[in-house]
Order: sequence, then structure tokens, then C-alpha cells
Amino acid sequence: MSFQSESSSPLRPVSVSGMDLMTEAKLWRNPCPFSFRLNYLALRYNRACYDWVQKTEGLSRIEYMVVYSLALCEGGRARDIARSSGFPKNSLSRAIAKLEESGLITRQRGTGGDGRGQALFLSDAGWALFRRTLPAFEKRESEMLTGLSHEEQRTLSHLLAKVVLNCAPLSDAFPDDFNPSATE
Amino acid sequence: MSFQSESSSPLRPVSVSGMDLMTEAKLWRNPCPFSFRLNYLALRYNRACYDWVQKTEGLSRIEYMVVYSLALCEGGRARDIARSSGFPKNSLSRAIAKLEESGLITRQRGTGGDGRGQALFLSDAGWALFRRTLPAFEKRESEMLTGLSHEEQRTLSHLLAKVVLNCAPLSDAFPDDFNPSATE
DNA sequence: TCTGTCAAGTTCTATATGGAACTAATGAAA
DNA sequence: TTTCATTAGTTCCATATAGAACTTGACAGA
Repeated sequence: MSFQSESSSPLRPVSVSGMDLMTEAKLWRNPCPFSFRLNYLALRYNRACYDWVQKTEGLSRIEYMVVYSLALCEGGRARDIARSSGFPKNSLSRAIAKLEESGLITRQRGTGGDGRGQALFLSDAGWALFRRTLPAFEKRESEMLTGLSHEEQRTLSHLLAKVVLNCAPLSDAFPDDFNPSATE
Repeated sequence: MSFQSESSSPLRPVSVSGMDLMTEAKLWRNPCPFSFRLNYLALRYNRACYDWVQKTEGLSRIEYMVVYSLALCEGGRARDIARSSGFPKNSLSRAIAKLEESGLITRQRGTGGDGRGQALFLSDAGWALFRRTLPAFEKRESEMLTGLSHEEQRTLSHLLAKVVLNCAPLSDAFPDDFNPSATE
């Protein structure tokens, strides 16, 4: 799983940083270095944490996301989880049904005067699960940030938040006429 | 698609930043703020870009990843793409087969004295596709970074690279005995 | 030159995924 | 009070996905 410790292949001489040539290229000679780093880090974080949750608790990534979301925001609804996580609502619907069936969450229909929505809450078992799994996520995050000074971590956090706020109002759709040369 | 411009629901009063309560909670009251920001940004980037590529070029995310990878590192092999992108090798195998069939890439078996591997190259059509699609990815990236000064962008880039280098040697597996309280 | 081990890619298959159509509820306008 | 448009959530279903087993080739040791 490590990128170091690889021998072999004249095609992929391991570089100073211990990475293979392609990863190096994507890091240092990439016209979109920001998004590659983002994806790379998100992937490494998610794989470690969600594989672990799957193994130890039997919850899929999306199911755990629901639990985590409700821990941070009690009474939230499927819609809110969809918006804040990006998962499609039908996948969430399934996950929520399964979590309710296994007693980790409860629903309250028609809260807030709107009979369509249903407020979601963690049960005691749900909270217990959250409390015993959170440390793994925190550990992974702090592991990944080791090597940055406390000051650097604060700067990174601050800048990423700034980018998030900047992105929030952006549309995810390119204008249809975006790139004339792209029409084939 | 925007997070602003939402009305309704006493449960989700829109906050100062224009975000719903749950997104706010995940941003500002999250024990793992780094990974949430990472995932959120990666998602917003990927959805915009890959949906666009799908629509305009008919390539799936993973297929485009292959093209992009080869543009940055000619002669790379499926293995290298797997390592640097995190996609499983069987999904890559399928994507590569499809790209070869549609004439965007070519394979060279047994290059470098190893008959198992196959070096991959973009065809002229593959390069043309890369050239006409890259601007969209660059545009999205710069859009997302608008709002950061040039200096801040350099700092962010630098810090993310540092985190990537720090993560490279980390294992993705938690030790089996990680969290005693997690045993149920 | 055998033999065992490991790595690269492929194929098979069960499952997860997300788009689209649907139901039900709201609220605004006539 | 009837439309009509909109939103939340569910169901259906075709497709994408990734695990596992398999094939082929390389290489190390005897």
C-alpha cells in the first residue's frame, strides 16, 4: 500500500520522494495540481477510514455518513445530508431505511409543519457507535497532518475553508457553449 | 445546485454564509474539518468536470483519468495509473480496453523487458481529446481558487503537497487492535 | 531447468450505484 | 377550492463497480 519500498521496472524508477514516476508527474507537472492533491488526499483518507468502519461496524460509507451527519446536526433531514455530502437522494433513502431497521436512527415524520420531510435522530445505539468510531477518523486526520506545524495546519485549514466558501455558490454545470473547439 | 438562494423550512434557516445548517456544522463544528473540506472540494470539482466530459466526449471518469494520466506520463502502465489514482486494476483494465477500441490509446506489449506489462500511449486522437478538454479542468480549478490571492494559492498548493508527501508512506489499514472500545 | 512465489492484467459475477419515473405533500396563484 | 409548480422521499431498473479467482509471465533459488 505504501508507495515507497518498490523495486523493479526500468520504466518506473523510483524518485527521490519515493514515489513512482506517474504519481510524481501528477504532483509536480500537472496543469491542475490542486485538484489532484485534493483527490489523492480524499482518497487516502476515505479508503483508510471507511474500509475500517465497514470491517468493524458493517456500515457502508454512505451509511456511516448519515450517522456522522446526524451526530453533527441532530434532526437533519435526508435532503440536508444529500446537499452537504453530495450523495444522491435515492442512495440516502436506502441507507436511512437500513439504519432505521438496524435501530441506529429514528425518524420523525412531519416535523416543522412540513409533512413531506422527516427529521432524523441518532438512537442511543447510534450515538454509541459514533462515539466509538470517531477516534479512528480523528486519528487518521491527525496522522495525515503530521509533518505540518501547528501553525501550518491552521493556515491550511483556514485556506481550505475559504475555498469552500468560495465554491458554495458556484454552479456545477459548464455553460453549454463553454469550449467551441470541444464540439466534434 | 447553488447552496444559497434557498428559502423555506424553519429547520434549516440559512446562515450568514448562505449555507444550510448541516453544511455549516460540517464546516465549522466538525471534529475532522480537514477531511470534510477535502471531500467537499474534491466532489465539487469532480462533479463539474467529469459530468462535462461525460456529456461532451462520452468518456466515463475512469476512462478520462486514463487519458489524463498518459498525457502527463507517456508510456505509463495500468499498474501506474492504479497506484496514482486509486482505482482498482480491473476497472482500469476495462477502461483501457474501451479506450483502445475507440482508438484513443495504443498498447505496447512487453516493453522494458517485462512481458507482463504493457506500456500505454495516447494516439493522435487521444492527444487531441486531451488538448480540447484540458481547458475545462483548468477553468474549474481556477474558478474554485478565485478569492484566494496569488500568494495564498501558492501557500495552499505548497501545504497540500507537503501533506501528500507525508501521506505517501502511510498505510491505509488500521491496526487490528486499534480501538479496544470498538469491539462489539 | 525445475519449482515456487510474486506481479500484471483479464474475466466472472454479485452487489452497489445513481438516473428517471413515481407518490405525496406543500404553497402560490387564480 | 381548484389548478399548477415545486420539493421530499421512494421505487424501479439498467449499468457500473470492485472483489475474487484466474492466466500468463518474470525471477530467484536450488
